[in-house]
Amino acid sequence: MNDPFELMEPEDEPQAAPQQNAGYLDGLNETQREAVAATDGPVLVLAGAGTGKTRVLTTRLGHILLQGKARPGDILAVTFTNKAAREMQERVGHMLGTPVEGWWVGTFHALSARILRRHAEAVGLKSNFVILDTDDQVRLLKQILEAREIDPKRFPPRTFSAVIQRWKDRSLMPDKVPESEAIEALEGHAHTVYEEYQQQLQRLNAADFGDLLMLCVHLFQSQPETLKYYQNRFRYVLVDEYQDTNVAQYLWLRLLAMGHQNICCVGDDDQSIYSWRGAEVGNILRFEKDFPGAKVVRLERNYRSTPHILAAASELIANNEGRLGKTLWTDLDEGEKVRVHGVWDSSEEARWVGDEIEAKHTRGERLSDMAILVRTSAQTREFEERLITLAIPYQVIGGLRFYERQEIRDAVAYLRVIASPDDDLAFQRIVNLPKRGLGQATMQIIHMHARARGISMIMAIRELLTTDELKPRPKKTFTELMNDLDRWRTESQIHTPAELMDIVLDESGYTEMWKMDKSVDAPGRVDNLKELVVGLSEFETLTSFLEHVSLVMENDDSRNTDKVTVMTLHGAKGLEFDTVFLPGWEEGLFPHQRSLDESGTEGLEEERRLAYVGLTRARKQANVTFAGSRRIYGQWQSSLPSRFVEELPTEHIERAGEQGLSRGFDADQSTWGSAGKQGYGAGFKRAQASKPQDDLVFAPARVSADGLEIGQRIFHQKFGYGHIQGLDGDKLDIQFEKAGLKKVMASFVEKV
DNA sequence: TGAGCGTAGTTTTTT
DNA sequence: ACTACGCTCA
Repeated sequence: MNDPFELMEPEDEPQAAPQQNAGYLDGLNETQREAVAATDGPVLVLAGAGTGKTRVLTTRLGHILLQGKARPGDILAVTFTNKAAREMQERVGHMLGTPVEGWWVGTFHALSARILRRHAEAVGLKSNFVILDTDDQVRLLKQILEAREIDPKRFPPRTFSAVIQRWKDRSLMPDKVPESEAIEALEGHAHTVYEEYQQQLQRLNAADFGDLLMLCVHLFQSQPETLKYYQNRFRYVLVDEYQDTNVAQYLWLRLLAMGHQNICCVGDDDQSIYSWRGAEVGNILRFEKDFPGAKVVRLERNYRSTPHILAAASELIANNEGRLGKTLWTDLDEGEKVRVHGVWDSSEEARWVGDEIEAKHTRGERLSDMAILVRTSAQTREFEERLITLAIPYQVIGGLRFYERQEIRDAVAYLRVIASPDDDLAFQRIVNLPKRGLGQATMQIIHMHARARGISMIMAIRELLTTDELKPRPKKTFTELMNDLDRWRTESQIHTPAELMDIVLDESGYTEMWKMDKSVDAPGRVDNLKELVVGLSEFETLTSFLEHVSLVMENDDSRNTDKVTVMTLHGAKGLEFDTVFLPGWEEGLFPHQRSLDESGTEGLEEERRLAYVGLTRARKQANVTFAGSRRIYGQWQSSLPSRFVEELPTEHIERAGEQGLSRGFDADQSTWGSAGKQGYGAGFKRAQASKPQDDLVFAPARVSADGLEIGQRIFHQKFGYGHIQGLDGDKLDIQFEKAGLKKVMASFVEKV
């Protein structure tokens, strides 16, 4: 590419005349309208929880277009997640009645990748560079550590990954890392490894997620002409969730927006919960300094939560210092107070929450309007078990995503090697998968040769195949593998990516490997591979798919059925539910001990913001619970109610279920008093004694009545046909024909 | 190459 | 308590 600008899409034709009747402004309140109308010059929109932020964003973009202030191609809209980007695209399209095309909307990473591909040479890459994910990064680091004989026990690869990422979050290239940090971090190893890591990335023609931002900033700083082009191009810049930006993203934005200065950042300092991954609340605080004369608009009218919930959340967050400060208010009717409920232990907590959900559901409330928001993902298990027992459908959000699963990454690695034979990381992943009998010794020879000649491993193998350095056995294996790869590469020219994947999975023996595997999750993996092939059919080229995999990994597991959502508080940001359950409000768990230990007051304040996020997810009812004892790292430990419980204003809370255990809870001091000891004992007995009874009461008794018996053939929505192997209350062990042995709820199967 | 054993680490997560 | 990983030995 001689002239990188050549590839730019053509400018749009001049737009329609400004619209006189801006009817789309009608539904907005005054401040919202202000945020929409202030199109020119820097604007900071402080949008409290539930104040119609998304609406403002959408309307503002639509307004700029409808008023003819800019063409789509002049607009840059940045988000953190692909989901947010997609929603923005959709909503603006909906508002205008026609899909908006040609504007730059996407995540920081996707937009950076797009820019970098056009100017790759300027940062030492080729335009077809590979984007590495966390897994690849760690593998590469591991190799570097091995070569440098750094003890992985004392200095684990993950630690290096974390340190390097934090440097990249601050846009610090190896030579820019402050002297003191370079000397101190991991006893100096971090910096030297960082240097080599960057060299290796360049050699591999690869960039990790952090590089996308950092190299983009570097590009802008080192090529003023390029920067100028983009500055001119983007007349309007818009950023969502601004409080989550890290330094690199901040620099990126500032550089791009310095041209026209029409930058609008939308965020809420009270919802900043990602400092641990490099986000700087400071960015929001210094906005006015960097953009003098910036207009600041505060969205304070809340349309989501009832006054009690809002008051409780507001008073809680008021305990934080260094806020920009907002006063949320609402017009809604009073509604319920925040319910606070103390229980004996986590299992009683799960039972209480489950029963509440069941009762609401029976009253006709939808499960999809309820959520259990936990502090740590380990907490989800107990709730899952309880919901299964009660036969309440639920979904757990989070955990491994589709493209992060081992079998999917392996399959994708095959495609990567086919698309770019130089992709050593991908090649190493699949070279002996399925097992081809290639040992460490053989691979060592390949490594040495590749390193010595400065070529890729595949090239090294090809060279070595012409010599006698390899033993006959591996030589034969490699010859076959090279033939396979060559053949697949040829086939990739004539087949769609889906067809190619099908061929490769079959001919490589990879699918066969999992079919032969007798572990419990093997059948699921085979299914995932099938699903991958189906997913691939949406893509026309291998390259477009691979870009998708590296940047747009997501869970599309959202079935439209009515389910309770179980997720972490972090995952809940930006969502809302009628009813929210907030379990585990105990010292040590929430605020999390680790947060307090590692970040002190700052950590505590971030935990408090998390509590604020949790409460403000609720439209009608928020239920806070805390347990007197809980198992932590396998040990039963007694716990005190969270200080956040005390911080909730008494006039806006109500103690739910005052009987039993709550007796031990001192309502005034919000602590477990010494008198509680007795309460514990009584409660413990009660909890233990009621357990089996509960199961009898709540477990649907229809199992045997339905005539389900061992051997019965059934159909399951997700797993297909199978036979009942065992009965366990309302849980069935089913040998599925396709998916293998699984435990499922009786209510989810049909007789056939 | 794979089973078996011991040890260390268990907050939050996107791209 | 549980797991995941890395190491050893057959």
